[in-house]
Amino acid sequence: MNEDDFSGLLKKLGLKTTSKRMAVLSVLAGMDSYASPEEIWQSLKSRIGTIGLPTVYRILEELAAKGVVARIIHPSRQLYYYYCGNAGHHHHFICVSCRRVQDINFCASKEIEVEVSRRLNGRVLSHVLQIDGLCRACSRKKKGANA
Amino acid sequence: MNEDDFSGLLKKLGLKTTSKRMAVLSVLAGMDSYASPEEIWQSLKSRIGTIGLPTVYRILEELAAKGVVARIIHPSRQLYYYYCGNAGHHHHFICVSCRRVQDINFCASKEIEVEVSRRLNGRVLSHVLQIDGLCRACSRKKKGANA
DNA sequence: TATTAAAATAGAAACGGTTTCTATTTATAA
DNA sequence: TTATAAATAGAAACCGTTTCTATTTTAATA
Repeated sequence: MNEDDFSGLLKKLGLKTTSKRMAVLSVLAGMDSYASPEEIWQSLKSRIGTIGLPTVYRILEELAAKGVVARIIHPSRQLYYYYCGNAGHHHHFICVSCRRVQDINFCASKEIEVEVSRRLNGRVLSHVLQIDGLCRACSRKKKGANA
Repeated sequence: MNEDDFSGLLKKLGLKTTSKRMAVLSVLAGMDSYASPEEIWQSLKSRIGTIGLPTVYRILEELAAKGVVARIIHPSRQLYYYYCGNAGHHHHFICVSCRRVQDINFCASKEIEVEVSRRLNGRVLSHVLQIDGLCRACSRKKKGANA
C-alpha cells in the first residue's frame, strides 16, 4: 500500500472512503506541524470548496480514535491534531515556535512501570509524554537573534 | 513555616492573604485527588458560603502559575487541578478510577535531552509526563471483581 | 447498472466550560 | 485612620465544540 493511499488506509481502518475523509487525510499528511480543526477546515475549504466544520471535528476524532492522528497537548487546551504515520509507540517533540512535530523514539515506560508497581503498588494503563522546545531551525534563528 | 501555613505561603508567593485564597488552599490541601474548578467551588460554597466561580478560576490559575497546584491532563480537556506540596521537579500518577494523584519521583529528562539534541538538533524547554492507571486500592478492587 | 439500507454530511442551533467586564469590597502600607 | 492598589461578586459574553435532523452519499447486492 502506497503511503499516500488514503483510500486503502480508510478501508484498513474500517471507515468508508468518502471525499471528505480523503481530503482531511490529504491536508493533514501535507503538514509537518500541528493544526486546529478550524485551521484544517479553512485549508479544506480553499482546496475542495464545501465542508462543514462539524464534519472536520468528527473525522479528526475518528482518525484519532484509530491512532492515525495524534492529539497535541497545549496550555490553551484547544484541540490540535497531527497526522502521525509512525505506527509504533513513540512520543512527540513539539516546536513551541513553529509548531513542527517530530517523533521521539525514546520511551521510559519500563522504568515508569517499575516505579509505579514497586513504590505505589499501582498498575500503569497508559502514559502521556510530550516534549516542548525549539526545533533545529527555530533554535538557530533564536541564536542568530541574540548575536 | 508550618505546611498548613497558607498565609505564609501566599506571602512567599507575593500574593495578598485573602479569605478566598486561604479557603481555596485549604480545600485543595484536604484532597488527595484532582478536582475541577466547579467541584472546588461547590466545596467552597458549603464551607465558607459565598464565593464566585470566576474567583475560583482566577485563584486556581494564579496558584498554577506559581507552581503550587498542578494541572491534570484529561481526555475531556476539562480543567482539573491538584494541590502539589512537592516542590521539586516530578511527575504524577493518576488513578483513572478514583482520581487519586501520587507523585512519581522518576524523570527521563536526561535521556530526552540527549535524544533531542543529538537526533533532532533541537532544544528542550519543557516536557509533560503523566502516568494514568489504577492506584493500589482500585487495582485490588478490580482484581476482586474478577475473582 | 439499478436498487437499497446504512453510513456520512451540511447547516443551523445549542451547549457549557471558561473568561471578561465593571462596580464594589478588601488588604496592606503609610 | 486613611489612601491606594489589589481582589472579588455577579452578570454577561465568549467561543470552541457538540448535537440535531434532513439530505446526500457510499457500497453491498440483485
